[in-house]
Amino acid sequence: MSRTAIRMIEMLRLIPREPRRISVGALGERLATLGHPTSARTIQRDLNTLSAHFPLVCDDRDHPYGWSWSRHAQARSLPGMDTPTALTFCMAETYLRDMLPASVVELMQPHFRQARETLEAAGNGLLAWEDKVRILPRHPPLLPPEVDPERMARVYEGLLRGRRLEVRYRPRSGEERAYYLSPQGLALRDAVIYLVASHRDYDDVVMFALHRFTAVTLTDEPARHLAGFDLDAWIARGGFDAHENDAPVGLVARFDADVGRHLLETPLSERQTVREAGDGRLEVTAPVKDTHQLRWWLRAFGPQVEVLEPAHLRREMAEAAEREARLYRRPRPEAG
Amino acid sequence: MSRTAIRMIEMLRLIPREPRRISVGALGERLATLGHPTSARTIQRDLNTLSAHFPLVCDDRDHPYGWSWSRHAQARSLPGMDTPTALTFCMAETYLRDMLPASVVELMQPHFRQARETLEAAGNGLLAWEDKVRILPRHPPLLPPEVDPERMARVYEGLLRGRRLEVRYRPRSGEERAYYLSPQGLALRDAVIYLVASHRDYDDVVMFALHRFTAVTLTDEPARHLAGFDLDAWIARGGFDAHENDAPVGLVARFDADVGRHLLETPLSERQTVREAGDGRLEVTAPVKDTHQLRWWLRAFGPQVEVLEPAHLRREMAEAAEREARLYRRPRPEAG
DNA sequence: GTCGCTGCGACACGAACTGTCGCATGCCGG
DNA sequence: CCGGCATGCGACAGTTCGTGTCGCAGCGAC
Repeated sequence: MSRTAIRMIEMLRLIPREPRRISVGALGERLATLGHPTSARTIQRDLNTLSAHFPLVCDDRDHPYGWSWSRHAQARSLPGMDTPTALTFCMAETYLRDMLPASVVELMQPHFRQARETLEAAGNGLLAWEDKVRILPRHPPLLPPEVDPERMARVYEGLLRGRRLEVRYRPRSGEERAYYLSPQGLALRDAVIYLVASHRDYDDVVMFALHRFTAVTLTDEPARHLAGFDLDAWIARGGFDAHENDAPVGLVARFDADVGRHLLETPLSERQTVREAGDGRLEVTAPVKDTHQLRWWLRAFGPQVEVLEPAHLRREMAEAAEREARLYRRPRPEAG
Repeated sequence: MSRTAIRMIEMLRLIPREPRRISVGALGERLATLGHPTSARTIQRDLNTLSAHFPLVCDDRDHPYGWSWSRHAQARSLPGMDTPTALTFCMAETYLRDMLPASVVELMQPHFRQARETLEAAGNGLLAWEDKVRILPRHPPLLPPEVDPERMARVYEGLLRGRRLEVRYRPRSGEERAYYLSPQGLALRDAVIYLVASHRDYDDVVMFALHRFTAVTLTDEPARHLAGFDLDAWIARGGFDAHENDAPVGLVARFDADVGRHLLETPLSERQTVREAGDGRLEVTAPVKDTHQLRWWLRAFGPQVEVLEPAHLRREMAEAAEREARLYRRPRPEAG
């Protein structure tokens, strides 16, 4: 019963977005495997019917014709999006624009468009949500590097399907070079996406910034599986000079009252405790990982935090402050 | 032609997710306004047909029955999700978990589930994407506060539809109190969501952290529209003690080579220039906004950055460093 | 109880969905 | 240049199945 409607929905999900395309023949095969065997003629008819209701485009420049969703079509999700979800999508978009290259965020664009559409339908058009929502980030917006969407897609495919990649890579300094990579993982830091991969038959693993690839070809060759490789362990060993140290240390630090207060809202850990120190400051105690990020975050408070424990961290912070102060005691260097 | 299939798709989008429900009658009305008038009997039949293919649930505890999508149903988007997009969704989820309260991220969960499903179908199951993607955040993960999803939804509705809210609010310190709020905007900072609103007939605008509402009722009363109110201006005037200053200043700063290098990848501004200073450091010049966040970000580099221009910022940084160094020259206070 | 609403089985009519056939068109190889 | 092959599409006929209507039953409310 109602095979038609279900088949059409399935069909709409099988049709890709515009740069890519699918032929009637291919659709027929995929539908058959999904349990909707039907004749090619019927599929042709269905496509014509659907294109009257959805932004489907048919590229008839060569045979067989290629069907796609319009490049500009927004997503339509089943079930439809409710307004709280739509607002969350819009907030997420704002965040992600600072965190990911534009072409990556672009991939989610059809969903963000759907969210905006939902909001416009919900609110009385005049009061646009855009005037109503603001995000105050902690750091100034850094501009994510530009990543070529085609190449990015091929890198992702290679990683997910376990295929080798033939690439050309231009390091930050030095000559462009060809590599034959077995993808092992993906890592993000500071809006830069890195492919973690091994070259040819070497066992060591290197990282490549996605935006510095100048050519990427996806091969059918299965990628080498490095037996003992573990992305977390690799990062911890310093793959990103991140030197994650999993051992939690007991942080004790005094924050000036005004800045420390936000730690009451967004605690460092579930086991965090805060007490009023005698000197008007807030003393925060929490088990945290002893990482680079911790230092980064603590230093950002400048003189508004004083680390008490652990001793080695207090010493580090003291030295850093001392060196920084010395920096400014010297005469200002001549700007270039 | 093919009215049926289109109507069914429309129907699937009108059915809400499980806590909410829709009756056959209501569906009929909504469908009619969308240009699909049909009899109630047909809708009943359609629902039965669809529930064989989609996770629809029918709550038959009372009449009229209420239809919903299962609480656990993943989203299905038209067109379907391709793997690069799916991977982006998964990365986005990881980011957002640090940025937004759990219950807010929860709203996007059906979409993330769809993304994971897509990835599992794409890769050969064994090599799960979760072992392959890592995100290295700059700051230690702060735990976003818990927000009640119901209250959050009502706050969003009030904001978007311009309705007043009757709320109870428990400030960080002090007594719980009742307010009658006209929502003016939403602001996010540090994983905390703030409603910016005016109370009763007062013209001044106050902020309320979403997670500190203890009760929220959405009324039908239209919200007061504050004539000259502008969220950006309000933030700039110090609504968040953010003191945004729109005037860009010419930042000149020297970064240690290793840390400064990442600015080549993720520049501060499109008009940023970088040159090798004589002393082995990188001198970065860029027009940036003179904000709190800028200071926060610069301080995080500690002694690895020296601000040269503008003069007032150099002075500030110098003073902060000096005060921080003094902090650590004193004997360590006794931890509590 | 009785009225009204709602769900649902049954039924009959007709719309429209489907496979088949045949022709036209375009591409490719000989 | 020509014939074979693949693809798109109009036409047609059979029949499936989608639809409105009707009637009955269960459930609440008054």
